[in-house]
Amino acid sequence: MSTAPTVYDVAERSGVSIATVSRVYRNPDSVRAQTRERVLAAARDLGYVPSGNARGLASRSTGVLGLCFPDYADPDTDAEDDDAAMLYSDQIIRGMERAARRHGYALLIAASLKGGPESLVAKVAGRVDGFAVMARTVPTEELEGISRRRPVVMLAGPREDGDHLDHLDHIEVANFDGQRELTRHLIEDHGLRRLAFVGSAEESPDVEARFQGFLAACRAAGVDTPEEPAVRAAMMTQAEGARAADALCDRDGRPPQALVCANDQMAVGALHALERRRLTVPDDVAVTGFDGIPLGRLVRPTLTTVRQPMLRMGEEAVELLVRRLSGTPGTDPVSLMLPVTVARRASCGCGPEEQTAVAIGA
Amino acid sequence: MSTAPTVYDVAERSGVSIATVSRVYRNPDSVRAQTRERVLAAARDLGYVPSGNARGLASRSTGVLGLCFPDYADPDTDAEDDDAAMLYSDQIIRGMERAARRHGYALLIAASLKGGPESLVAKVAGRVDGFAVMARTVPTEELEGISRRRPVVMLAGPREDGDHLDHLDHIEVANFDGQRELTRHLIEDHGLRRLAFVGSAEESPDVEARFQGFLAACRAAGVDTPEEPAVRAAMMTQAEGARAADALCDRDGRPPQALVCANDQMAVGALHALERRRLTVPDDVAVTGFDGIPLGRLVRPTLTTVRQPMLRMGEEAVELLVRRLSGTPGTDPVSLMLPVTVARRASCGCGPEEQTAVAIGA
DNA sequence: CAGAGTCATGTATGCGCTTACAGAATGCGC
DNA sequence: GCGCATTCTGTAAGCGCATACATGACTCTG
Repeated sequence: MSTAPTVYDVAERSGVSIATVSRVYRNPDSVRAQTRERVLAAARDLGYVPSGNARGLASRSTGVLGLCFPDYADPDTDAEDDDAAMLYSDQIIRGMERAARRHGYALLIAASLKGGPESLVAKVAGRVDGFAVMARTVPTEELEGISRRRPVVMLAGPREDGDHLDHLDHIEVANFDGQRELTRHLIEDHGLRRLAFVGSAEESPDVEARFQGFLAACRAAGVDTPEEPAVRAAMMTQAEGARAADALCDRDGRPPQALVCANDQMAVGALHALERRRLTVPDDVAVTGFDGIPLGRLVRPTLTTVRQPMLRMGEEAVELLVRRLSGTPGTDPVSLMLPVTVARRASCGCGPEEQTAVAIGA
Repeated sequence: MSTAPTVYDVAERSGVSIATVSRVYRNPDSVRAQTRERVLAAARDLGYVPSGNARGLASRSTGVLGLCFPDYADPDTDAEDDDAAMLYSDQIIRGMERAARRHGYALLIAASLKGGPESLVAKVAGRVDGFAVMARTVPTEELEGISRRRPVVMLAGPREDGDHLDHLDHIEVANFDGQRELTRHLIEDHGLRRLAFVGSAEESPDVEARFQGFLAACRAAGVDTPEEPAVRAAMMTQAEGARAADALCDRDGRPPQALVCANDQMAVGALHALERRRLTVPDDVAVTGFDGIPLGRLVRPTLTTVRQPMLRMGEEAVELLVRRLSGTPGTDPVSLMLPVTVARRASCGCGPEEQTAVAIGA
């Protein structure tokens, strides 16, 4: 690799000044065609590539947007669960990459594994013009400081952290509305009344919002429900979903009429557990998920769920960042709520084919 | 956002020199604890984040690795096919991100849509210490120039481009060996002799290698086969796979005994087409794929295929780059061949459960 | 208590590029 | 051929940080 050639090398080789070399790249039309060709030829000969760092330094902008996301890679998670969990991030990455590209930005991604040693934000924040952070990968406090200096948008998080309402831009999905509508459907359209919500042990504002939506629908329909999820799974995986289903079946001697799972992974796990117990879905027990992962369409019975627009979330994040970057700085924090769709499929009793996809929220 | 604070601001506010501020971040132990705290406090107050650009410029390294990949997003592709195609890139991205993180790097990703206007490589190359390129996203010529100055590794590509053997590092998978072994299995273990290979219309060295492996197995077994794929699908999608299967069934009045598809997508499409024709797989026609996408385990019959280690490919790419970055510069180009596994499932006649997974290739 | 040795901090320079500004070259009308 | 408007190109000053080197404050030894 030796030491890479610089503008100086190219300038010398083509007999011009470094300013002209720079102009050839920044603003080709401002250089006489003949000169330009000489410069480009020299650059080609030398294998010259402009240093993004120097460029960024001089023009105080990087042309890069960032994304911090959690890495769920757990040694004790089986590969399949891991795959599905990552699908979530993958979609956001793809959405962001496409939108970023449209606007001429590249995308820098960095995952934090839980309790990583040094702050990855600092690393990312310093090299990008703005970035998105998936909820709970970075302490809110740290973000607030940074967000004073460059655009930050939080994905899928809550605005309030305890009693403190943060000042970040947010993009979230209609967790509450989606889960409420799905629950309403189970109660009113399928006549189910003994519903059990499978939540998660770890603090998750998304899951909490879903549970509240579940509760709201129950209350609205006069269905009696405890103020707590029936089960809090240790992790939101298929294995834990299966365990939760087993626990619920054993608990009262008979299973509930519906298992309302906080995500698709657990719902699929529940499906398997119920099958092992020779219970039929949806006749004996209805099962629903949340997320809309592809797997949900492939399992039998097909999984009724609430689809999240993850790709769009990534795109919206970029749009928001770009707007912030080009615009009026003093604007108030924005909070975007993306609509979800309830996909009624077989596992709630709606038949093998997808019946209806109702857009909800926002 | 106003203008971001710099070392100078932090230095002034904490009453030290900029060198000390710098040291607090680069080498905390070299600063007295008390001073360090003062500096950090000032930084916190100001919302200071070190500029990655300046840092990179001064230390001539960015701490970032890059990946250029193709974006298959076609308006005329349905979302499902698109999903699966991207899985390929997603896996590589994940593999690279993890390995990069282990080594303290972040990952910069940029997709090229076919015939994008300006060179995305230049954009990426200038901001990273080294990068990987998925085959056919960037002209080889351009890469060779750049690779003189920083490490570049080509993923899944061929070493030769026409008659010109390039000088880049390569990582590929055992396309030839994998397809040969799978074909051998069909011929010898299942006794099939009329095999049709479904390839692709566009130039793809991977598909070509697979076809050659297919041919080699046929020849070795004395099976008579044309020197060309039976079909060249316009795109490697489910829809095209279905179309290919239909074409082959109609062509000679009777279907071949086996459809050997160049990827899983097309194989799944073929499965659907055959089902519509009331042909049973594998009894009437065997079908095989290549890639090992998750969908292959979910379709019925489950798909016999050759699994590619995409995640590992991403990891190996990073390892290779890191080695180049830290090591002896003058080394010859490396070419890594990753082994694949033949997953024998139901669609070739091996029964519903996965029978054996045979590792093939170096 | 002088001199050597440590440790903490400051000074000064350069990383490779962009970009005002100034200066040279070219074209035009007369 | 001259003066002036237009290009085109060069000069020079940073951008924010890392780091070699110099300096100053102490501690320790004899």
